[in-house]
Amino acid sequence: MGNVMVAAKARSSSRSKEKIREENELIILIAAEKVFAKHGLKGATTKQIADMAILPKSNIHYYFHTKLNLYRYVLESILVDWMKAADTFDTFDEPREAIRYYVGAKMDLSRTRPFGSKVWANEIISGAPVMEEILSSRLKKWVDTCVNSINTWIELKKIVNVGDAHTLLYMIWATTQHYADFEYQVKILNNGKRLTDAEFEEKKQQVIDLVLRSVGLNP
Amino acid sequence: MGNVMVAAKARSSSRSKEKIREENELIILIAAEKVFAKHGLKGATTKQIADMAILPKSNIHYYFHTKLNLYRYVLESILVDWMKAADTFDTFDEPREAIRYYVGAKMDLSRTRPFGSKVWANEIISGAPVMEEILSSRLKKWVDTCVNSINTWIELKKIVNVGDAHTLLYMIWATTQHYADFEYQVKILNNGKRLTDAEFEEKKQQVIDLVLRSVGLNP
DNA sequence: AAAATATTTGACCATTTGGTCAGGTTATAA
DNA sequence: TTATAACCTGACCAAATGGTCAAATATTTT
Repeated sequence: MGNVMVAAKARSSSRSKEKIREENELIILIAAEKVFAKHGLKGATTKQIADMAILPKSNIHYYFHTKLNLYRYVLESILVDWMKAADTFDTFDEPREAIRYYVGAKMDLSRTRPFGSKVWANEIISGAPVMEEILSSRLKKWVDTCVNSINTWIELKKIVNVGDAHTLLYMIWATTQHYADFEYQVKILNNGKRLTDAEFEEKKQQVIDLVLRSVGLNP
Repeated sequence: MGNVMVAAKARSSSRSKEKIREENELIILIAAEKVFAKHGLKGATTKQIADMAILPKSNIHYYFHTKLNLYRYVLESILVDWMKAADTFDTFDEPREAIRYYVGAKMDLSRTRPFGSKVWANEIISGAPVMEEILSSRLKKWVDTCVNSINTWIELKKIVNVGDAHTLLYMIWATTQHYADFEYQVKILNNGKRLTDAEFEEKKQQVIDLVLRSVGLNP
């Protein structure tokens, strides 16, 4: 028993201030992502976030000061992940491969980080009051390059002329994010059972094939 | 001046109790749909709804008793509209026409009733706590018939084998509803300008064509 | 016309909520 | 070892919120 105490003490002592901050911020961010996903910015309470993080409420305020501030951090963190996945769009010359990888990556993100997607969806649905600036600067810029890629493919007759490249992009976003944002509906319509990993891989392939055919490519 | 008073009095007197109830309930439902769309069930306040309806808060409680009850009515009302539009799916034998009309109808609903779509999205994102029963009964049943139609088309080689019919259905839902749920993002990425009616018709055609090609049909 | 029924609304209340703060503990620098 | 800075948290508070209610007004029925 004394050993346990000593070990606990030692472990506790070895946590540097830096590590403590790092760990707690992460714990809070993960908890906040879940709570914001379920209740939105206004609906989420700092108490819920604190309970989810198994920390006293004051601790949340100590690290992030205000709820709005914490919300911003959550959204920023999601955007970083999304942008990373989005890079694959440029790394392939052939639209078949580019689309295959991009859609695949977006599906994977919907599977691995569904709460982030939901927070984002919530933010946009409620009028993007917090992210408007970032949308019209960072995201707009990225979308423009994406649109350029697609238009080049169209000019080179590598894919069908879809009219406005945005329409294709939105279809990809909407379809892939559906599996995160509407996962409860998907679950209910799958006889109440969450998709297994194997099932999800199937759907991913099907989505990829749908998108490829939609631009005139044979999967 | 006396005439105006008399006219006002007469008009006021002529409103029957029945009409009063009908009108006020509609006013409140429309206001509530907007507020719930922006803030979700928990985030929306009865005060906001009252202000949007230009009525005292007590009046909202008089007609709908609780906020949750009002929320239920809003969701029910949306589902009715959606089901109506969805009927077109069965009225055509040829998939080309069926898909064309269904996707078109869903796009039109996204344009004409974006707030309803947002409330629905919010409800699903937050785990469908209120609509779960209706989802697993009414919606499930409708989806099953839809899936049957699609599978028949596949068996008859009228469309490509998409694997799971749900995947196609979800793509249609997600893509069409994107123009309602994510309209602020669409606006921002359209250089801050909301899509005009003409532009929206263009996008609608493009979406229809994308979906048709995705199942191997030439638009 | 008067009784009965339905609508309207300001005042009110218990509860919840975001946020503060003082006083304590723990780690680190001197 | 001691001083300093960072971390921790229970207690607290002002504001907001969902909902109630009684009294006033308007319509309908008898």
